[in-house]
Amino acid sequence: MSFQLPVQTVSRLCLIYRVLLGMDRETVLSSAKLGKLVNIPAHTIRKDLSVAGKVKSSNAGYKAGELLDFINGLFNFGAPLRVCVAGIGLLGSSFIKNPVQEGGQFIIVAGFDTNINKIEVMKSDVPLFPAYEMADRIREMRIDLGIIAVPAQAAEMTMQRMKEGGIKGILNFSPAILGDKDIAVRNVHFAEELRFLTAMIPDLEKGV
Amino acid sequence: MSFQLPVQTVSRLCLIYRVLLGMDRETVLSSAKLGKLVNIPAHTIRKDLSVAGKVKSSNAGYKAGELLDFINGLFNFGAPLRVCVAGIGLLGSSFIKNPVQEGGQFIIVAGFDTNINKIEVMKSDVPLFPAYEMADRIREMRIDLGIIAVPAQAAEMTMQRMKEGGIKGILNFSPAILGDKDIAVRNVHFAEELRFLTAMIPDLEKGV
DNA sequence: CCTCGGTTGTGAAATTTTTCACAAGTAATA
DNA sequence: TATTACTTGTGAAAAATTTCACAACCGAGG
Repeated sequence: MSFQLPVQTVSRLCLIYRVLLGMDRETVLSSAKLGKLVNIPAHTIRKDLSVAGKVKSSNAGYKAGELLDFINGLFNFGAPLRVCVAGIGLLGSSFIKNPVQEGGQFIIVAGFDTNINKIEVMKSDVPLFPAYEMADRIREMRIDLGIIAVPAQAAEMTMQRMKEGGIKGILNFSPAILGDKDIAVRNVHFAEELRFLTAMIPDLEKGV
Repeated sequence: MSFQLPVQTVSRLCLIYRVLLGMDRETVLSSAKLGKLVNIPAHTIRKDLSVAGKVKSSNAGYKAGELLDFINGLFNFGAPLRVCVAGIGLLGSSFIKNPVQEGGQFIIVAGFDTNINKIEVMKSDVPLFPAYEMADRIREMRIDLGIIAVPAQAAEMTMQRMKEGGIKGILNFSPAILGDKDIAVRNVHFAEELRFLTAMIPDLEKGV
């Protein structure tokens, strides 16, 4: 369960989980084949699985389905989670309009925005609410996770509202850097991904 | 320069760079204050700066502007880079419509899509081209970086086209996992960020 | 039943990364 | 100039993570 697996191991297992989702359960994969698919050395994969527990295998490798169930059991990925989105801009509405298809693991159940007009005008299957109702709605709808897609200056307050509603984890796409000791927060920033990328390219000659 | 700084250090320096960008150059920051802003322990920041080189400081800390210049010099973040976007869906067009404002570091100069209709209908300041022209356009426009926002099945081919055009780095938002030995590739997957988040929450009780 | 060609699982070594502790520096103030 | 109250920078210790190497396992085919 959660006897503190190394963070990197968790991250790799998530990656593996993803490719397994899109694969026939009967497929048999060696650690080497799997490694090619996710760009991870075979021995690292074996070590990860070894540290995480005991997974069934044969002399040909692992069955996709069994591996999937194993990771599933580890993190309980099977159970669906309720997710809300704060900020109905271009990015926020992209989550609402094309909900993530990950074996139904995540269900977007509500959207919030300070702009009442937007809420009324936008048509969506997902119910939309004004931002000030956030804490209450999160509580009454028993929402587990929040996606923040608001401008930087509103990010901190949005997080507070989500916390107040009792949310367990936040994925923050705003430019603000959020963090909290009580709940899990993950910051994702596009420009920064680009920047990190360029920092990793050794001989990038920059033109105009 | 690029005498292989630890990956994590690079990542943290990018984060620091981000907060510095939105700050008065004259602000003086101690490693502790800076640490609070980015959720990194003070000693880690000092160590990072120390392995990266020699940055000016006083008994009160670092001047934002000088720190910025230092990181800048390290990775040459000052020079603008030309970026293109493949796939003009909801996500792709969000890059084209609200270009990242990061001190003009990234300039979106072209968009590509297989759907010719979309290209003709959509109005945008950024020129849009059919996907099959990708390699040629990238070459002639001297584009440095590519953002992939196409469906999974088109991702691999898109990467090949970008490589063919001579691109240096790719930020991949498609569900496919891309990797290449010649160019830098970074995969970003929203559902997976959510999944990782939940995996890190120890006592997440999952309801319906 | 033995061997061959493949695989996993894992202790131990190697490496990387973080943390710690503290000498040394600096400005301000008396 | 001496003192105080901050700071940085960094070698060395500690911890975390990855890599390695190889015993053990498995199934198929003589």
